[in-house]
Amino acid sequence: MSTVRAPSQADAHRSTLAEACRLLRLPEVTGASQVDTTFLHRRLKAGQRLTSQGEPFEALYVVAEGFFKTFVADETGNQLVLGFPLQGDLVGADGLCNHRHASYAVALTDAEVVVVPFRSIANLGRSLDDFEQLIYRAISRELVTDHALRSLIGTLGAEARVARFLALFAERCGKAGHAAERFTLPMTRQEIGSYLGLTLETVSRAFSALADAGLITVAQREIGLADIEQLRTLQKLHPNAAGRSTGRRAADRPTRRNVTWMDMLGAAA
Amino acid sequence: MSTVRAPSQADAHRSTLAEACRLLRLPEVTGASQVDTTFLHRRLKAGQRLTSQGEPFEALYVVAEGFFKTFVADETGNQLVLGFPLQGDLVGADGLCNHRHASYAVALTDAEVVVVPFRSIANLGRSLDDFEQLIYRAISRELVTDHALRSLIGTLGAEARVARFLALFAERCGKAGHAAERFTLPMTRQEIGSYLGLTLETVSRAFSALADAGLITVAQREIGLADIEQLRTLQKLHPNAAGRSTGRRAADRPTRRNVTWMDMLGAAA
DNA sequence: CGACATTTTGACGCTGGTCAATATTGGTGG
DNA sequence: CCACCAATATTGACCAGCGTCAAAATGTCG
Repeated sequence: MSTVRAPSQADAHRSTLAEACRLLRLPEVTGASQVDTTFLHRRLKAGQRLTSQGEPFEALYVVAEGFFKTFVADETGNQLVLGFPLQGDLVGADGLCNHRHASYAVALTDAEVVVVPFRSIANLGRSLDDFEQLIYRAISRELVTDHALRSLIGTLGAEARVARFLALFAERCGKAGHAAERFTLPMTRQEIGSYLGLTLETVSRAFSALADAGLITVAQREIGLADIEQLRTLQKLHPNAAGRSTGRRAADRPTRRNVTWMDMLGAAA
Repeated sequence: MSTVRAPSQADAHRSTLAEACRLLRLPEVTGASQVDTTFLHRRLKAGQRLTSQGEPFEALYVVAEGFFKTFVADETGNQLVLGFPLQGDLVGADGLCNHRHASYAVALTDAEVVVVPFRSIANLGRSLDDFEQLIYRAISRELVTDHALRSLIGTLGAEARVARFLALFAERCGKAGHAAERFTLPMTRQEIGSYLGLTLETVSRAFSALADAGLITVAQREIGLADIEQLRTLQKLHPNAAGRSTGRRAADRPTRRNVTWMDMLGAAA
């Protein structure tokens, strides 16, 4: 189904560097075949922790199978969800900074990861010219997606956030080799809410509203996406519920929000 | 005033690797003195762009002097502020991912940066054992601060966000060698609002409220911090206006928000 | 001094948070 | 197999925090 097929089940407990690159969907490191290093895999059951905030950093992980959530817990114990890594995503990069993990990573389903030990990172960087590039790009990608999420949260209303979340999640599932328009959410409404800056009730209501609008089907955690493109570009969903058109004029698009950008963009370089 | 003194004004247009490390406040690369590479500086006037979203990635930058804002602009032109880099901060790391910058960086004041060309990064990584570690840590630090900000935005109310923002900004100014309890904001209310997920009016009101509470003094962009610790730990500021203590009981701390964490944290590793 | 950007303050309303009750699922043990 | 319980999800009612619109004050620059 996918060209990016992680070694599965009992047969393979190791990955070559080339396999790791494919998993990450990043260009293969030149000369990767000349190095004999392979990476151990680690299997996790649903609920198991992969990293813990504050614990010493030993390795980076690349998700090969299954779903995770990453989160930070503040002093009062409340947790804030940072992301839902799945196949091909990097986990643990925040530990490079102080050699101590800055977040928790927990498996939401049975899962498997490729373990890239701290030691290997240093060694390979020395022997393989552009191995470091690989790591740079992987971490940098984290930054980019983080910023995209902040943009999403800072700009859109609740329903649009949830819609985008579903579209993005489906897309990522697709890249991982699963069906994109029908899947089972591995996380709770609470976790989605935390991730999107909403409460679980609001997430639930958003699901219902999107279902009423005919954009998705919802049965607990079984989700079906009817119109992915619409979900991705949705800005607002006020037209109350289904067909009932309350003469809502389509011409209310002031969209005059936070605009000053001309001045700064116009500044000479 | 600060041991971390960037070469200033007309005398120095270059920095050694060791100087760059000090600027970043990261442990000095071993053998840094054995390499003769130096990094060019670049001077910018207020309003000038350092990077542009979509432009090819050529170099990383370390801020040596002055203040920046980084932001992304979505399809409609609205901009979302990602951060306010100042002395010692890394700029441009999101360009490593696709060799194309993913955000804009604009100088808010006259400024100066150390230029670390893409080429140098690859070369130094090859010749200097733990140069790559330096870059890893610098980028990883971005991730960590980003996550901290999301936690802040996701958890706190408007006044607390602004309070924390001021405390954090003051702390960073302090590390850069400036006064921490009295400074001039280099950015507008609008930009602060975008950064914190608020409107400019709400930011302005928050400033007024904090001033009424006696925690800060505000005169346009001239800010004075009266009680930094209180600003840093503030959760809510309902007690209407000034000193009038309305018998505020310290025991109202339900803070029973989003708690399930025991289950997951209790999971065996 | 006049045009413009930024900031402050007020009034009002909507989105989404809060509290609460009920339904559905899944797991456990009798 | 069914009773029971905990966790999760759904839905409703209420209301407050913050966004929106508007106007005036202050600062900035030519």
